[in-house]
Amino acid sequence: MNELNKVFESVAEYFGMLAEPSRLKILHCLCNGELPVNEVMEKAGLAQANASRHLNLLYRAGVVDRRRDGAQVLYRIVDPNFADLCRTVCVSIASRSDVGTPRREGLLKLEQELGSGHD
Amino acid sequence: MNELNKVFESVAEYFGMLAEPSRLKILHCLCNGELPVNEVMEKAGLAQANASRHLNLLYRAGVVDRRRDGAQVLYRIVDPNFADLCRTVCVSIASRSDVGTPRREGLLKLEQELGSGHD
DNA sequence: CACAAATATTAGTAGTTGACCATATGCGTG
DNA sequence: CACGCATATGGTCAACTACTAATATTTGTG
Repeated sequence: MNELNKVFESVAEYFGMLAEPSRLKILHCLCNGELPVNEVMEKAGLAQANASRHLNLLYRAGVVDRRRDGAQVLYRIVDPNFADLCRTVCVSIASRSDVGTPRREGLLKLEQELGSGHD
Repeated sequence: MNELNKVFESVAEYFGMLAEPSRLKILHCLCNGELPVNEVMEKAGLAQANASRHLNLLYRAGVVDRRRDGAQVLYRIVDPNFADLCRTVCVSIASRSDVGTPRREGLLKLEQELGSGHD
């Protein structure tokens, strides 16, 4: 029965991995296909060390995979549920009454991108 | 365009709300219907202050609603997406190869409960 | 092998957050 | 209004984590 606690911890850990704007930006960048670290840095506006650390975390969590290509390393999303989760959350937040119009539009736009953007 | 950052922050904040075993336990308790704080404390194994704080957080986030009934306050889930999100994550984690069998069974059992347990 | 580019890692720091204890507030009862 | 039960809140501490700068590692090139 203590196993149930472990289950909740696992689920919480997974959500925690997505509870970081930087990592969401990274995953958003990768929705259109695999990218090397330097492009992720640039597109997501992250310092090199941060991008590397976040990507490593996502890799260990099984959300992304990576492969070497010469001097650079290409990352890509492998968790098929990521986009679904984000779209659900976008809609959920957008439906709240205390959300301003520009934010709502941004959320729904992101939802659209995630719906068609990956594979 | 800076609005996109705000969007990611909103989504990250939402995921962060679910990135806590105690809150997942609470929500799991509430899946079968509304409960007063003292029952949530008992079922989730939380101290009174913690239960109250977490419930308040979930309330402000719009995931649960509450109503007074005499001296006690009854909480209930109102975000229709919560169960979906958790089920998706359960399946996602359970499909990983590095997850032990008991954990996997716990995850899939939780997924079942969430699928039929509310409403 | 020396060098440069790309990525990973380490150490230090600041900010965040959850748990705990004590206390305050709200509500029903007498 | 005094009291007890249920819930909320304030203060403090410890644990965690993201960020930065510096350094290490890997790879390609000459």
